[in-house]
Amino acid sequence: MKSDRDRSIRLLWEPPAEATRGPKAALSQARVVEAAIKVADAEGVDALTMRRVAETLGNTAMSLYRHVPGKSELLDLMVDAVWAETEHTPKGPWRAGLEFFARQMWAMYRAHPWMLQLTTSRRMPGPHAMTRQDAAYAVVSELGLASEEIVAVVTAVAQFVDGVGRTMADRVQAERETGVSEEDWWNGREALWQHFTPDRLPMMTHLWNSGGFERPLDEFEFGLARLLDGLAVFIEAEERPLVRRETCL
Amino acid sequence: MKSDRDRSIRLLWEPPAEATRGPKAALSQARVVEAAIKVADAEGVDALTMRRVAETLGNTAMSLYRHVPGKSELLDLMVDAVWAETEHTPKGPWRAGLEFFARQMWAMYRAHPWMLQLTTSRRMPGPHAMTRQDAAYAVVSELGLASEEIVAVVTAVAQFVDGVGRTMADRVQAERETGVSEEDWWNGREALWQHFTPDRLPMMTHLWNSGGFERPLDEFEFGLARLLDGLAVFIEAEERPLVRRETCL
DNA sequence: TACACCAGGTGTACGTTGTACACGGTTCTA
DNA sequence: TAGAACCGTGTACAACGTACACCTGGTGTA
Repeated sequence: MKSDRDRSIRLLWEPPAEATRGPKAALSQARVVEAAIKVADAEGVDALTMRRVAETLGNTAMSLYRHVPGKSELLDLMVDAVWAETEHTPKGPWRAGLEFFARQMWAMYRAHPWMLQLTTSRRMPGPHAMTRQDAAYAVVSELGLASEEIVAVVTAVAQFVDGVGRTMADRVQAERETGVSEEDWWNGREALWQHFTPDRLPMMTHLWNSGGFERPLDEFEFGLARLLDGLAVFIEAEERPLVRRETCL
Repeated sequence: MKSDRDRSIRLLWEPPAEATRGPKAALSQARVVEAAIKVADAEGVDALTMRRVAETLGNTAMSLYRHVPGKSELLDLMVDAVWAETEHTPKGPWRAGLEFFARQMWAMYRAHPWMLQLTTSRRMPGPHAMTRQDAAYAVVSELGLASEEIVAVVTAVAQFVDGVGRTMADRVQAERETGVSEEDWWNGREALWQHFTPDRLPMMTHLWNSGGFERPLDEFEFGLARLLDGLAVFIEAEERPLVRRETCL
């Protein structure tokens, strides 16, 4: 239990020691992680099984366990490897910097939607993810905000991108599973629309009839602009009320 | 495949027909759903297996299949049942109304964190969830916004609550799994903190030393206030640029 | 140079999951 | 009263992560 976590930390933060004895390794931790990422990219998170990853490498499932303690740790390594892919430091004034940070996260999630579908409960923080987060803090560090406020601002942006990304990722997966695009799916559901009567759902039918769902606004662009506007109001305010977390969770 | 979806829709939108023949049913769809919700509330989403639900009802796993087509559909029913628990219509001017909407969702997610952990990919929309969404649209329908804008505003709020809720839900699950609270966990990780050196993560160490992580701001309250501020800027603006979605997903 | 050691990879096996299928008992309808 | 419709059970299977025992091949030390 305890050593479990410590081992995961070492796994992520310390480079794997290379063996001097034994046969030359065909596999390596990096190769396993790389193969797993490829599988997840191409076939989705459901196809990400140890057997499938091993198969793409031409080995058996158990061979992976020589290079990775278990599936959970493999997921940790995959996530941090993706965070490492784009290691640019946002620059500029706070708003441009946060926007850059958000767009980079967004691009990352679009390239690897499975990242948001892994159970994130107590996922181990890796060095590359932390580095990116550190850079984001730096962007808002010169505004005279209190420490808690700096953390809150960056958290808000990151959480926003996570939220939009997750619905995007779910859509991707749904399309892969069913083979039906989002639009076709909604259109094809007469069985569903017949229940959307004006007396039951007046606004939804009205919005539907006036085309509100046909050409939706870009959720990422819309939400990001609103959020940054709201943060601007906060940052430029004379007084900032602080609401601390009271409940435990 | 096709009938699969149509059947799910009927399942959610049409009340289950009651049988006239056969022995009196000890179980019912409502009882199964209720029991499943109790299991998820008490033991988390991982414990939500067909066998476990049946056990709490004093039956075998297969008995559930008389009342529910499968696990996926059971999840759909659980989610909509929770949406039905609080069926109040938000009132007031747009800002108060949206805030009410957000707080109701937040309360719902706090009571049933598992809702956000279910794979939401193409989860079937149920009548109660739709009714609540319709009410939210109504709140912002009198502001002279275009249809797409109304949809975007409500989506932004709902997505925000989803995002904050999901991280909350992950924390709850992690504490259940490991038996260690979030705070204890971070504090106990010398193995982790030893890697947080000022040269590697200058901002994080600085924020840590100045207490930025000790008493974090309430993520829900902070984010909601910022988002509503940003939406106010948008709603009260003379001109509103529209960025439509261009990419497919 | 001999050999003990150790790491890489394989094959087998187990417990857990959702659920297909066949069966036996129960109650209303024709 | 015969039969149809329905309820719940028991058994079984495929897929999953992974523990374990086992060979194999290369290197450091004797």
